[in-house]
Amino acid sequence: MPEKPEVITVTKKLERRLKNRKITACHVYYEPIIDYPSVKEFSTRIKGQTMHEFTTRGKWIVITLDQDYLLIHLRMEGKFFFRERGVPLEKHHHVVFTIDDEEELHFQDVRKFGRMKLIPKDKILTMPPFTELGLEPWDKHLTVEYLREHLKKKRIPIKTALLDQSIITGIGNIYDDEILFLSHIFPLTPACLLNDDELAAIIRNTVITLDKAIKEGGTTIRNYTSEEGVTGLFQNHLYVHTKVGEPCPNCGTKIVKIKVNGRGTYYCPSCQKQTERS
DNA sequence: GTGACCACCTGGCCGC
DNA sequence: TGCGGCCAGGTGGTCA
Repeated sequence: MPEKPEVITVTKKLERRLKNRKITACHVYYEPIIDYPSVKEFSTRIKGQTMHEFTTRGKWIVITLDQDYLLIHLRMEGKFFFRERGVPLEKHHHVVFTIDDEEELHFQDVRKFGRMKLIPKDKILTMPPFTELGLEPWDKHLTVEYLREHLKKKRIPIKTALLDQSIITGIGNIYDDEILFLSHIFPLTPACLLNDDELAAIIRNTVITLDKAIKEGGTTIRNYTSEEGVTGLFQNHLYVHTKVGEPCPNCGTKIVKIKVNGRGTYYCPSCQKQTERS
């Protein structure tokens, strides 16, 4: 599932192939993928624009064009494939960009959850998602004070709070479990009850976990690969996520799986002890 | 303002 | 073998 490391991996690969190249046509075959503006305006306006810079903001891929920013969210299973121009459309390929009239970039999304936006440069900071995203995990402003302030009224489990993109952006269900394991925090602990040491541990382990995952090219679980032929390796370094029934790498206790707000959640009952506050 | 729940969506898996 | 039901999960919307 694409979280920040997977998004960065995909973005880098797209940059290698697409930097300074022109989108000469765009065809949308599943309209709900285009979140803003209308499908017609999206296809018309993007045509003829050159792709200059490739960055990420949260789980969004941000491509700087001549007049606009192209924002792409992979959601659950969004992937990109390069194809020769004019090849028949494959199953689940919902958006096709023609590049330099030479080749095509196909966006495939089996579950149709992915979203794209085309936002004028002068509006990017006044429109979602930029107005709704919290700090990046590496932001120097992500401090214990920042977390304490943003969590002080949150009685929701810390597991749920870390998935809230308006606080820290880029963490998904997989890395959430890993971060809490490394921080020795029980996932159901109310976010507002964490002490400063625990908040510091979360910040530290978020950076450690994501840096390591980026180095490994992200995580491949189930059938998700970031791009054709590209498979992340971080799943080989997961401590608890998907490891139900297996021994904890720290203490040997069997990893347990529970549901937290509908999300599959894995933890070690010994290392991440439930306390009275939980 | 906050939190819980649901819909979106399809493929894989499991039990019968 | 085929069918039905459940599960996976990021995000946005609705409701209490």
